[in-house]
Amino acid sequence: MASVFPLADLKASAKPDSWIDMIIKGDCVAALEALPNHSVDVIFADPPYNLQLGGMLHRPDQSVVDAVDNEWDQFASFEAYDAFTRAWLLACRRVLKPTGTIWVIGSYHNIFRVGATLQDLNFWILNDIVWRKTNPMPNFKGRRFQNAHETMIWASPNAKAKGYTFNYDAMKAANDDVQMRSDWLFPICSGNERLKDGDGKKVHPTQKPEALLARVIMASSRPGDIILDPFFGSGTTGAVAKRLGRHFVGIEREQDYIDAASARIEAVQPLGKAELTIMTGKKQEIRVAFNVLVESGLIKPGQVLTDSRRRYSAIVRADGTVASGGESGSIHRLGARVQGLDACNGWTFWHFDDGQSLRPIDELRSVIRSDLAKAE
Amino acid sequence: MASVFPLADLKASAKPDSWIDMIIKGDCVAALEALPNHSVDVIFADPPYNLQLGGMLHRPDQSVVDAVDNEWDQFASFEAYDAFTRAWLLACRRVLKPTGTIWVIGSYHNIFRVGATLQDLNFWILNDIVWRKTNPMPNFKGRRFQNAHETMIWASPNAKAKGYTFNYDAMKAANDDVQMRSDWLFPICSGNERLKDGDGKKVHPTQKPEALLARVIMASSRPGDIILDPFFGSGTTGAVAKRLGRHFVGIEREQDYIDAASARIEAVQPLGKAELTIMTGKKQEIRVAFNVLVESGLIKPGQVLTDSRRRYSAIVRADGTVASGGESGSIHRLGARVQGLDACNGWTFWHFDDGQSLRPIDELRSVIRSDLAKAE
DNA sequence: GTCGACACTGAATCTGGGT
DNA sequence: GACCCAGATTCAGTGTCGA
Repeated sequence: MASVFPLADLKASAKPDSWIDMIIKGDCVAALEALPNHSVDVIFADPPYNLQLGGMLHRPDQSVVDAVDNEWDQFASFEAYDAFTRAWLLACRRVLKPTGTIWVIGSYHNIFRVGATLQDLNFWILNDIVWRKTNPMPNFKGRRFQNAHETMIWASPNAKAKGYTFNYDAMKAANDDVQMRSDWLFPICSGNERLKDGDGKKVHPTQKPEALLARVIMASSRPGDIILDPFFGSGTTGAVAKRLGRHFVGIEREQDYIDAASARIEAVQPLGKAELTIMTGKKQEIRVAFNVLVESGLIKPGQVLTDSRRRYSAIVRADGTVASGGESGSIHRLGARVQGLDACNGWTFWHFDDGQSLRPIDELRSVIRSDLAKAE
Repeated sequence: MASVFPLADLKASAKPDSWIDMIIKGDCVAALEALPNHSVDVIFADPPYNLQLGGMLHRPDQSVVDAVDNEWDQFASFEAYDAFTRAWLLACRRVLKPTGTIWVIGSYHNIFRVGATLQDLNFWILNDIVWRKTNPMPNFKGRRFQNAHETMIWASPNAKAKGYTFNYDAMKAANDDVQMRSDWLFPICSGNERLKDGDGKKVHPTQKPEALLARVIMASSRPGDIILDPFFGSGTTGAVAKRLGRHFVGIEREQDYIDAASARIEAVQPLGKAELTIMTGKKQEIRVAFNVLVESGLIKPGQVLTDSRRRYSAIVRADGTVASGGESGSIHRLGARVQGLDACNGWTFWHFDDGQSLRPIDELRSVIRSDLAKAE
C-alpha cells in the first residue's frame, strides 16, 4: 500500500518527483493542478460514461443486469457533463508534454461529447480506435444492435505537435507484418483478471482488460515514460504500466478503489529489459551519409551507379555527390531529378554492379552500420 | 432522367406526393424545408467530413494520393461546421416521422461533432455502428494506425420515441442466428460498382458501397417506406432503396452527381415481393391475448394451470385472468407474483395437462396463430 | 484462354532534425 | 517560425498487357 498519496501530502512535499508511481487521492482536476507543467508522456483516461439508464434491466430469465449506477456516473445534463469534460481535459493538457499524447475511452453515450471537446480545445485527433469485444453483453430487448464495441480517441496536444511516440514498427511486427489497424479485438475483463472483493462482488463496474492497456502503452510510449490515469479506478493502467517498465500516476477519489488498485499494483512483477525492448525501423538507426561509403572505399570516385533496370546512370564524385548528364547533387536529389519526381530515396534507387548482378547501395550502408555496431 | 426535380418546381407543384422517388436539386436545408412535416421513415445522411488536409500526400512509390479536396468539404472553422450540422439536422427532424430514425455516417474528423449535435438537439442515439473496411487505404508515413473504419450513428427523434422499425429477427437470422453486432465488415466501393465518367475518372470521391446501405435499409425500414438522403451524391441510397422496394428522396446540389445518380437508379430492377418479405420473430407475429384461448375453447374457465414442476397452480377465469390463493391477474402478473419476481412470461411459465404430460400454454397460442395464418 | 508481372487506387487531418 | 533536405514509407484489391 506504499504507493498511496493524499493530495495534501503531495502539495506539501518538497521533493519534485514524489508523485511518480503514486496514486493521488482526490478530485481529478485538483490533483492534476498539483502536478508540474509538461511532465507526463501519455495520459489514459476512462472518464464516467454518463450512462442515462431508465429502470432496471432484466435478462430473459428475469435475472437483473448489474448496471453502472454509481454516484460518480451521474450528471444533471449534457451541459454539466461537457463542463466536467472541459475542466479535466484542460488540466490534462497542461500536464502533458508537447510530445505526449492522450487516450480517452468511451461509448456512444459520451464519446461524441468528449471528441468534440477535444477538438474545441485544439487537441489534434490522431486516430479513433474501436475496441471490438469478443464477448459483449447481448441486447436483451431485441430493439437495437448488440452494442459490441467501445471507442478510444488518441490525440496529440495540438495540430502542429510533432515527435509524439508511435512504435509503428513494433505494432506492425506484432500484427503479422501488416500495419496495425484502427479496430482492435479483445475480450472484456473477466475471470481471474477481474478484481473481486471478499464477497465475490466485482470491485469496479467498468474494469478494463489489461490487454487493451498493454497495446495502448506499447504503441504510444517508451520504457521509463510516465503514464497518467486521471480516473484510476481499479488501477489497470498502473498495473500494466508497471509490468511494461513504465512509471504511472493515478488519480482516484474513492478509497475502496485505491485500496484494490494499490494491492494489485504491488503484486505486479515488471518485465525485464530484454522483454521490453521495442522493435524499431530504419528511422532509429545510425545515420550514415553517402560520402562515408566513398571515404571508406566501398564506393570509388568515378564508379558508375544505375537504377535497377539500367534506365538511368550516374558517376560518383570524390566529394560524395553524383553526376549525370550535366546535373549533379546528392544521391537523393539526382535520383529524383532523373526520374522527374519531387523526391527519391537514393539508397534504394541507385545500384552498383558487383560483377554478377546489380545491388542497391543501401547494402553497402548496412556493411558500414554493422562495422559501427561491432566497434561499440 | 425522369426523376430529377428542381426545387422551384417542387414548391410550385400542387400534387402532395410529387417529391417521392425524386432527386431534388438544391441546397439541403432549403429543400428539406419544402417537404411536409413527419413524412419520411428513414433518413440516411453522408454529410461532408470537413477533412483538414495539409499538402499533397505521396505513396512510397512517389505516386500522389487523389485526396478529397472538393469545395463542398471546405469549412472555415469548427463553429461553421457545427452551425451547418445543426441546420440540416433540425430540418431533418421536422421531416422525420415520430416513428422514424436517422443514420449519419462520418469519420473521426466530423463524427464527434455530429454525435454531440444530435444529442444537443434531443435526438436519442440507439447505436453507433462501426463500418470496418476490408481494404482501407494504408497509412503511408507510418505515423498512425491504419484508419480502417468509419462510424455511423443511428438515432430516433427523441428519447421517448417508441415504435421505430428495427427488424431484429431478420438481422439475427441473417447473422447466423446470433444478434447482429455494432461492428460491420464490408469492402469499400470499387470495381464495377464504382461509377466512372467517360474518362474513367470516379464520378464521386466518396461513393458508399451498396452492401452497407442495404444493411441499413433492411434493418430499419419496411417495404414501401420512404428513405430520404439529404446528401445524395452518386445516389447509392436511392439505388438500394429502389432495389429493396422502398421509396427514396434525394437532395443534391451538383448537376454532375444528379445526372449520374439518376441514370444509375433508372437501371435498377426492384426485387419481388417474396424476396422482400422480412423475416420476423415472435415480436412481429400476430398478437394473441390469453382470453382468445379461453374464448376459442382451447382453455376452459375453471381449468387448472401449473408451472412445469407443479409447484404453483392457478385457476383460469372466464375473463381471461387467472387466480391463485386470493391473488389474481394476468397470466404474466400472477406468474411473477407466485414466484416473488418482478416479471414473468406467463406463456412459457404456465402449463396445462393434456392427459399425458404438462405442456406450456404457448403451444395453444401457436395453434391459434396457424389458424389465423390459414385464414389470410 | 491462362497466368504472371506490373500499374493503378481508395474520405488521409501522414516526417524530423537541423539551421 | 520558416526553410532546407535527408531519407523513410503501403494493403487489398482491380485492371491491363504481354507471353
